[in-house]
Amino acid sequence: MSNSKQPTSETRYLRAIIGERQAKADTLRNSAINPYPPRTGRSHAIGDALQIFKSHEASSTETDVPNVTVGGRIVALRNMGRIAFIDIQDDTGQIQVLASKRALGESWRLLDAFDLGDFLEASGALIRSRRGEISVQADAVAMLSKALRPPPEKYHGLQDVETRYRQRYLDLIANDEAKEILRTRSKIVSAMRRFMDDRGFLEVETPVLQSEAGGAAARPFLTHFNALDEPRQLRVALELHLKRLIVGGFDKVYEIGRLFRNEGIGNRWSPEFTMMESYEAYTDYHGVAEMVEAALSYISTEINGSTRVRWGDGEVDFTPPFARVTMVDAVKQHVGVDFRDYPTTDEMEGLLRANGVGIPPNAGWGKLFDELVSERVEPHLQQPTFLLDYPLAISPLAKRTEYDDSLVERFELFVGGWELANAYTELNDPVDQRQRFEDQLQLKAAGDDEAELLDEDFIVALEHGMPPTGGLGMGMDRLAMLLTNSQSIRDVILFPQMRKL
RNA sequence: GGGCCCUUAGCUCAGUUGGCCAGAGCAGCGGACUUUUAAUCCGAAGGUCCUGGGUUCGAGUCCCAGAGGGCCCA
Repeated sequence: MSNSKQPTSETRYLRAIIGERQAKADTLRNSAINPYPPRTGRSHAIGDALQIFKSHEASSTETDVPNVTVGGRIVALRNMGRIAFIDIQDDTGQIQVLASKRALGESWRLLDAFDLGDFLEASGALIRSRRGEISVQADAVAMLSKALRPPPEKYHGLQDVETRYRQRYLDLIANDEAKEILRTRSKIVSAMRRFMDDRGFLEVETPVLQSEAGGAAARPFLTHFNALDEPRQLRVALELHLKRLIVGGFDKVYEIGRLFRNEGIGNRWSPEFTMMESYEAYTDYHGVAEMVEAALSYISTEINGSTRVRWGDGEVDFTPPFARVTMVDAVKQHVGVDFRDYPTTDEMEGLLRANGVGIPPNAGWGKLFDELVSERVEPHLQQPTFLLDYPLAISPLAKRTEYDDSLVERFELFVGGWELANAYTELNDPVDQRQRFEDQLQLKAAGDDEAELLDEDFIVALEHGMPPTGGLGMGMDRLAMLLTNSQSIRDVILFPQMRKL
């Protein structure tokens, strides 16, 4: 045990606090009151109760305000001896409970058993206190659930970044912004799903456990299938299974699913993350680009009421159409050369050196090129920009362009200098696809452990014929970061991976 | 992988050139209080100063190693 912040650690003092709270629970039990009752008599969510009271006030009719029974976590408790003000909170809002000895009579003593963090139920009339706070004037209170551990400090909230991620529930209790960001993430995913459904896409679910994780250049997590006594890998992409479904005759499919890439953790990188991938037959990457423009402007408007969103000190504008620039032109613009004049690994390495870009170890031409673009081109792409027509060497699943055999019909969408989406006119020529996989195998043999594997079953599927198809992958975590102005991916992931304590 | 920084009470944080018993606020405990809003007032508690070594008469503080975390860079 090397870290005192271990969530389950119990100092003598914390044990004493827990003991006091347990003693209060026992006091209730001794009075035949269950501190963890199975049901509540709640009549209204707190937000609804507030709404009812406000509209009643606005209408200023003679009718009585209905009595309510509300429940929630105690977030503040101000006891004045014979009257107490208790702020309780549920997911819909916060309301003050006005509890007085006179109104509660015998059960006034019940309040001794309540602490911050407990769940309290209160019944009574909705009123405004003398200071104007909407309150439930309680004629009955009840324990809904006794908390044994104290909540985070009420004024400063929970600041410790590690605890915020390790015990996210405390972050959600203490920090409204954290809760709002994660709620918005959920709305973003739901808006994406609505958009795809409305366009006639079928949502599907494909295997997470695969014999050989393919479809992206990434190292997989490894696991074992006991019943079959076979190794399995966690998927790194959705691509190959979704394209099998296109072969199978589902012309518009999508999946929003968790991918696993055995790589490091950073501000924009999480080893498990959520991707939306879609495949549509009878379209190409231009069609996909238009769909991406429509999707992002729709989702942005649903979430923020505008296609323009705050991002850091600036603004990102998702109003279609987005800028389009070919990779050839972008490299010409920011590096000053036509990268097709550097076709060998040695020449590309020389180009990186000439531009002061570090050389990654064991790098083939593709990895070097990728490094150059990441360093010298992508950071310039702040407003949504489609970067079109990638080198074939780094795109083993995309179809060649008609104007240059060394390029493919592929775009990546960049926003704020990051890759947000990746799309191809899908390669449906099984002979070409086999050759591309074999080229990847050579890279693997040369030491690139992220190179693609040859998926024989997928090629057999292509050999049965796949219509012309446009495919897309979009990182939902990064989209959530952009639309919530979050600078760390962990803020948009409920339970980010952390080292075990 | 490289650099910088952080770790002190349940929570948020102080802690001087190394100095005697390590402090505050919140929460909790005891008491007062019938309209509070971070309630207020009085009182008493609460510590493996991340861990392990070392230097020193003396270490929260200095040195070394380690653990966990954060930020920046590749």
